[in-house]
Amino acid sequence: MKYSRATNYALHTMLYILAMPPEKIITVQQLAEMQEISPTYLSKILTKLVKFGLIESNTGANGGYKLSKSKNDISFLDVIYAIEGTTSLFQCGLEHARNNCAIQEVMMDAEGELIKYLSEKKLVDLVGNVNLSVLSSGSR
Amino acid sequence: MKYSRATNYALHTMLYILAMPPEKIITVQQLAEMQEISPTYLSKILTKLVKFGLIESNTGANGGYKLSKSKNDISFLDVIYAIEGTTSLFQCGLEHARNNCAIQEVMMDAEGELIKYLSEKKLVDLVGNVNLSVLSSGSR
DNA sequence: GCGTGATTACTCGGATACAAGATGTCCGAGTTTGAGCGG
DNA sequence: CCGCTCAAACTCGGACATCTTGTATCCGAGTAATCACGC
Repeated sequence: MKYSRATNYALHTMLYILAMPPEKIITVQQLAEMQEISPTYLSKILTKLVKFGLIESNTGANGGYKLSKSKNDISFLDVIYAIEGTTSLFQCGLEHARNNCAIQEVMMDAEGELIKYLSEKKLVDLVGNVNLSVLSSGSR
Repeated sequence: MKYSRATNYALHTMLYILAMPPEKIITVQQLAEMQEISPTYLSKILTKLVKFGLIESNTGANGGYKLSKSKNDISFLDVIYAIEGTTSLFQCGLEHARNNCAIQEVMMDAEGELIKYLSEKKLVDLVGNVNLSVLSSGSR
């Protein structure tokens, strides 16, 4: 039970994208460079974010990624769901004679607390902390 | 990011033990039979619960497991920590120049919400739902 | 200068490789109880 | 009836086997912009 490294990459990536001027397009290479991770792997993660509608992609030369329009209040939960999936953290697969599993219910409620908090936390609130200095040297 | 099946087994097992008369000793075989899982694997799980001080074990003939004395207000969190470990769900391993990772802080707070809820939920409150009919046929 | 084709710089997707963790199984060792047996 | 031995019923721990998932790489395909070239 741990959040995957991919989720961490995704959160940081979204934060970088949010910190940039809107409509500005950035490539996988640049995003990977800032986090010092593999571009090819980050590409897979970005694809998930696109599928979930958090960012948009432009193919071809001068292509890259930018924030999806109509999506500037992205929550932590949005990103986590995009990467980890939306299935619940706990499910009792055991046979329970008549009624539902009481343990399952408690765990669902606990997850509800987590979800509530994460859905209220918006990534944009952290933009002030972002350091984009790696980009300025790039000059495109 | 999911709770392991072992955690589910552990929670159910603890509930069974709590539902029984205090000081009553029950074996791995019986506990495994109730959940229709492998006794040898459940044994590993029970060992973790013992190490964490939630239950006690008696070796030898007529041995088995029983609730640890001075431990009747066991929370969900106790069991989860015993099985999954106590390390936090999220840790940002990336290099952050000056300050700590803001994302990490949010995630820690979110986990705090989860922990708070799970530590307040006591297993004993669910004892009413437990069905011990499988045991009665055993007759020891 | 203007269209056309080739090159370049990107994303996208599938296939693959590798590592780690979860899930089980197997077996041998230790421990306690109780039954059986001999005196 | 007493004490000894031995078998049975347990837990405990390590060593495996297997499966799934996460992490990462590689390559070929598609796409859009730009460059080069011929007219």
